Amino acid sequence: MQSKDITREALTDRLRDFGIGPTHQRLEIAHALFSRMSHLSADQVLAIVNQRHAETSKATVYNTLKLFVDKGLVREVIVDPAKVFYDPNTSVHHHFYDVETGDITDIDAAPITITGLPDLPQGKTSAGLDLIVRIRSRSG
Amino acid sequence: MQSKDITREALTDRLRDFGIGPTHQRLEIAHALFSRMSHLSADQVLAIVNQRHAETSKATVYNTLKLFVDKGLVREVIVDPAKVFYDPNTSVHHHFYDVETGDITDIDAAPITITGLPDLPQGKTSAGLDLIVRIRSRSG
DNA sequence: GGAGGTATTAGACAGAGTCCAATTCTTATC
DNA sequence: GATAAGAATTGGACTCTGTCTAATACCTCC
Repeated sequence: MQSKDITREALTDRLRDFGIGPTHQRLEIAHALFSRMSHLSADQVLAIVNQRHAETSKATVYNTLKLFVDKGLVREVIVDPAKVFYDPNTSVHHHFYDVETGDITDIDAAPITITGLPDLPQGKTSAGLDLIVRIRSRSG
Repeated sequence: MQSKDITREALTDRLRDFGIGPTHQRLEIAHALFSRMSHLSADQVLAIVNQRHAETSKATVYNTLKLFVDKGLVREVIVDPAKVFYDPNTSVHHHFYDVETGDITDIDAAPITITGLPDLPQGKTSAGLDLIVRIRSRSG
């Protein structure tokens, strides 16, 4: 799962495309997310980034993840009552969430059709649509 | 909005129906939710229940809300990264979530059709489907 | 190489939620 | 109505996620 080896150069370009100055720490954090392409929480990112030598502080991880979300580079996934996950896949898609293990799995949005949604309330605009299928083991 | 005046007797019966021993504190907490029929966080419930005289501890509010969820009397709504909301409406429905104000509004599920969802992963069973439409003010 | 802006940092802090051991309530039984 | 056993409640300490702040480090451009 860790085979998607993204070069620093590609990541640097990617950050620049999104209007983010590519610093050392930001590249580390982006690399943690984009080399795995999986859903990570802030503390997981913090642990990954500091695996070899401590080089990035907690505050920077939080600042940077928030910046990435604001700039549209990654997406927040709010399914776990205890913490936020960050998803490097920003294409339209949904999620399975295993309430027992905490696993998050993507669901491709392409084949899914949702009809009958009401109009948005007056003066409001959409900020995203989340569809979460909560699952658990059949026997458990 | 606070007109739905539920008698203590009706609430007591309701708790019993769900296999919950009706204690004083549990009735207070159930009353907070069912007389308002709105989405409340644990700390809101705590504040409401102790408005007149302090009578219910934080631990009890958390214990009781968890018990209510386990027994199916109320439902958790996970939309806010900071805290869980509790919803006394357990019929199938979805939510608007205003990311600016934190307001949660129900969406009736009856007119909504969702097609094209993939099969559940092997050995898993559904524990609920959440559809959340995030909204914000158009000008903001 | 210096000035000014941006990024990073440690550590204190805040808020939601959990845990625990001690106490108080319920309730069933007599 | 008294009592014993189990269930519920409690204060308070604790954990964990996330925020804030003021100081420091780092670019970058002149």
